[in-house]
Amino acid sequence: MNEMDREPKSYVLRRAEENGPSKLSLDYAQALNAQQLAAVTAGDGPALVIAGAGSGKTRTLIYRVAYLIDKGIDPSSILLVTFTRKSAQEMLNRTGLLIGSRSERVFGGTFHSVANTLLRQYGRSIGIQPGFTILDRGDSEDLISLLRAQLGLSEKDKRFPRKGTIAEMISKCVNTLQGLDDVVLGEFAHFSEHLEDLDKLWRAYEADKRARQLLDYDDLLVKLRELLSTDEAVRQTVSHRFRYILVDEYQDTNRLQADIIRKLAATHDNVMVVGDDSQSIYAFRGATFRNIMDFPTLFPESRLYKLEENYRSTQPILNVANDVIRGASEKYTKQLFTRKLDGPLPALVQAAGENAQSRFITQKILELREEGVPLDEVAILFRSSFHSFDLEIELSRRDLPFVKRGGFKFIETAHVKDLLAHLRVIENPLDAVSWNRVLLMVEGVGPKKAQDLIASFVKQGRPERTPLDALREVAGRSSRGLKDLAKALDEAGKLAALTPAEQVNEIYGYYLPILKEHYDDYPKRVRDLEHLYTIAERYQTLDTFLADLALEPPDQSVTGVEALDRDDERVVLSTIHSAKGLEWQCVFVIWAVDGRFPSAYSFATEEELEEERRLFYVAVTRAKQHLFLTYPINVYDKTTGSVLSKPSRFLDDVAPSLLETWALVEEGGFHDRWG
DNA sequence: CTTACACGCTTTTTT
DNA sequence: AGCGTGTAAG
Repeated sequence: MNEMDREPKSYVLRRAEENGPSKLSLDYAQALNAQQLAAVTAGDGPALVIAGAGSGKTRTLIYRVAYLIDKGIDPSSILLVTFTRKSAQEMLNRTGLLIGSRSERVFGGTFHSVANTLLRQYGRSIGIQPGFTILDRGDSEDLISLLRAQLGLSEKDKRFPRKGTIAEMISKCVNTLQGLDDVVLGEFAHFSEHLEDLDKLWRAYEADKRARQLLDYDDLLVKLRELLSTDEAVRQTVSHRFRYILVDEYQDTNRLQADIIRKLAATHDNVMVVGDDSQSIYAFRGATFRNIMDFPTLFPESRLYKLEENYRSTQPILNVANDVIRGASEKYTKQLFTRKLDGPLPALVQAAGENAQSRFITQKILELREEGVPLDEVAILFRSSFHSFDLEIELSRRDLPFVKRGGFKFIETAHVKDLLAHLRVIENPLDAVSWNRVLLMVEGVGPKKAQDLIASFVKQGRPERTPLDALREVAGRSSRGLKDLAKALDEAGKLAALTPAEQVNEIYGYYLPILKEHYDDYPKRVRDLEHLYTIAERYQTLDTFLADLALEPPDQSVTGVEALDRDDERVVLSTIHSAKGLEWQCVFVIWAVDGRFPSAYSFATEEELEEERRLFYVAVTRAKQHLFLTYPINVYDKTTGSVLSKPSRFLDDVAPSLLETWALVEEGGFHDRWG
């Protein structure tokens, strides 16, 4: 048959009108189920949407934004707060497909990125300059470490907590609005003898950040809340600017964030929050599903909407999920159901060891590919990043392309941080952490000289002299290292003349010899820096480049990026936390063994165990069609000194008939090979 | 003072 | 494996 004989398929190009038509342009009742429709077309005022896993939560949010715009609401007065900025972008793109280019003017981002924007714009009244620097976790740890040395707290008599632990304690205090004594005595009792010193250190940390215009992640939230609390005018302005506020993943917000929302909505109460109390998995950083439970108290007029139809998973998968979550103590009752009644029974697979588990997964993925399941529809999920190490080796051996989500980030690698530190002292010459890093790289400069130099940079009395001027003076009478540094910073520091990419390039030229000197594997690292250059090319100004990098770090190092170029179809390896909101046809949950999942660290308290349970629930509900739960046995665990062999305790709650149990048998009958 | 290296200790999840 | 600390040589 000739193609030309057929009627051409018609494809409607929508007009991108600035002023919407008076009647609604979309058929909402057609596109949504009754529960979704009710939420989407809700009137003004506070609304709580409880959205079960796979119930079209994102779709509902997208249609809600479209609906508001459709009704004639100015898109720029809509604020969409999401968990990652990628998901905000994705939602707004999809909204654009529904409603046209008007959606581009919706303001979307994470709490942190919204805070970043608002603080740069309005922060002056609480002493925050627009050029402030954002400290990522590593940076704040470095600063803490520096201050600890300055305060002489690293004396060896008794074990003092390490920098990461200290940062964790402080962050916990801030995010849960608790005092240091409560947190230390409650969760770090073994360090209680250092309480006074820790308190001193915390105060020094706060003072130093204030003096140098540094804000860590928590500060972004704290300061925004402070701004909205203390500056009546700003609160009015901002609240009027965002007349409609939508918050995704509300179960993973903390009390600070809830408070910010309360204040942002001060003049109108037009807040719609969406979430699922059963999927709250960020308590370790201060999130509390209480926010969802308490929303009706915070906003007494609020109405409740529930989305209960699951569009993602088959009934057999949902059955397992329901049994797992049934044991949870406190929750909004919701009855998830699906119309996909048939599907394979989820499998519970016992493997004789870690490597047997890896080989099973590899083999099964190859089989699934034969059956027509594309590689990018397969995900392997795990509790902790290191759980996939053995599997990664096995996948590489069998030439199966994969990408890993979660765990270490591109931006956290030493060489990337090194290069960025130079740009940061250009952007914020008061940033002592970055100065320290930059100076330590110079030949002949150690911790002592670096500290002396930094101290001399900020000497009182000559405010007109910048740190860079000071460096130049010192460099004049120093050996080559500091001279080269001063020259490089001078060149790269011509903000007006250079783009961020050119600045990266300038510093790169200076840094390359240092990189080669320090790392034997420098060719790999050089490629990372080239990647950084291509990222920088997307930016007009240095401050936005640096802020974005801190707020939304690219999660792939060069290995991942190359895989992306070579082949689109890749298996996804991900921590469960990073798998939030995503779905795949086939999901493997590995290390479903008691002691790893739930992690032995969480055995201590009921709350932590409950969170692990919800995490398990999140993992299971990512699957559309196939679900494999695998657990290795006879694994010696160093931390607990015990042998892991028992399947995850959460599976005890699952009726045996809901799972198919598999035993792996070695070809040729060598059962005990990995025992 | 800086640098290099050796040793013991602890190891989740992330904006 | 990576961090903090201790030691010893330049």
